[in-house]
Amino acid sequence: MAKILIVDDHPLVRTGLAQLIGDCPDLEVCAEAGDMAGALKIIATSSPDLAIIDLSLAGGSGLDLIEHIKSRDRNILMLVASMHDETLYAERVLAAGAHGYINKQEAQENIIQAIRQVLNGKVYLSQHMTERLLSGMVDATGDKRDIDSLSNRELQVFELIGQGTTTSQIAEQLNLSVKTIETHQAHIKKKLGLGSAHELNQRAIRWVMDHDS
Amino acid sequence: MAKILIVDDHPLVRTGLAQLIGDCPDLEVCAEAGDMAGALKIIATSSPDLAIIDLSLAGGSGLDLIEHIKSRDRNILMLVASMHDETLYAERVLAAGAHGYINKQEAQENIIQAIRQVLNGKVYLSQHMTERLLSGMVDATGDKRDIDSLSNRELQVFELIGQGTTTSQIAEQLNLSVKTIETHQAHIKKKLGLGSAHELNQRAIRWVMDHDS
DNA sequence: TCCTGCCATCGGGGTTTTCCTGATGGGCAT
DNA sequence: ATGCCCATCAGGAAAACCCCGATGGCAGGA
Repeated sequence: MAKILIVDDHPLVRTGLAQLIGDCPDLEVCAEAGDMAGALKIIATSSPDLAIIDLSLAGGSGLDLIEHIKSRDRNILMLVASMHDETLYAERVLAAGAHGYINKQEAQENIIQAIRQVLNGKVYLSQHMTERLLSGMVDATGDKRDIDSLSNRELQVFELIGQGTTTSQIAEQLNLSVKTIETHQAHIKKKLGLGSAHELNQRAIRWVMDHDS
Repeated sequence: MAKILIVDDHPLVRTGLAQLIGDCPDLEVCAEAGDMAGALKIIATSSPDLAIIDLSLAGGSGLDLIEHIKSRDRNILMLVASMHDETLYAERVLAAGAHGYINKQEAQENIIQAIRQVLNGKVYLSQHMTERLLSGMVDATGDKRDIDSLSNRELQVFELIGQGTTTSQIAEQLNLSVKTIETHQAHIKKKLGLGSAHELNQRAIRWVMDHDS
């Protein structure tokens, strides 16, 4: 009987999850928490096998909580359940020590499947996300796909994209051909595991917001 | 015994709400729906007293659904349950014909209280929001005033852009022509004083990051 | 040394998106 | 009734995107 802790700041979602898990004979909800402090307190006393964690918590992000739990007790498995687009968070979540990422919009069977899969020591991601991560991993010789893997020129282009600069504007600003900028963009997309220019835009804008202001 | 319809695209939330309502002897869940089409179909056959509606539905926004229901059957009460910032939507939602707005983060007692209050013919808003509306002076930060000038449709498109949705994806999701979405984008850019799709992207992403999580 | 890999630069050509200029009809207010 | 905003859509040109390449330089290993 696996003991599960639910961490989510939406009471409704906690209830829904508890109901869903309670219907499985091999799973049991041992506790619920609505914020990071509550979750850590529970973990200190009880010892769940798995924690289901929402990313958007009041009083600290879910990523913080994952890192806290990771540094305190490496035996607790963690599955992130979020309503946000997984392509934005799945990587960070796994890097922080979680064992899976599932969208709350998923059907209930998939959520149960994700829980079981993580309890069995595997990593759970959606089909779409798995393919994306693996395809980006193909030519990465050990290094995680990260901003650090970008070359100087690529990083420069990446930052300009994040500042809202157009492809042609970048070309003009750097005295280069538009074609060259397009090539750089293609390389950046490959290194970061991005699928389209639109995703590249998103990623660059967010990165600049995090590291620039 | 009041009959309640739940409309939410998150199965977990539907389960949570159903559980919560089922515990009240005077309330009863008569049906659930995950999207707008399903909700309208149910309303055509059954006749609930109250519909609890999530704002972020797949295949059309909750605002659309409210207006559809309003134009079809004025006897159905509507309570909006959302996880988004109420200061942005409460007014629009009430204007569209709903009778209340509650945040999903609220404690379960408050949700039940909201349901009962709406069933009694009153309008439910949080204490905080009520004060804001009554005091009249909603301290509009600069960007909020601009955002307020957007029409419902434009705001919907703006949010989707901020979530990283492509123009064609938005068109598909809303069952509209790409041309229509382009026009909405042009209007948004004009109203917000933005020059290019890049800037629109940036602004929308920033806004979503500030107001959505 | 020669080979391999990465980097930075560019092109051709087809597909997709953006952007400008329209139009239509429905509401709503003066 | 006349304007104004809203929501919907089209045509066409310009830009960006994307899949194929290519060249030369430079660094590190077989």
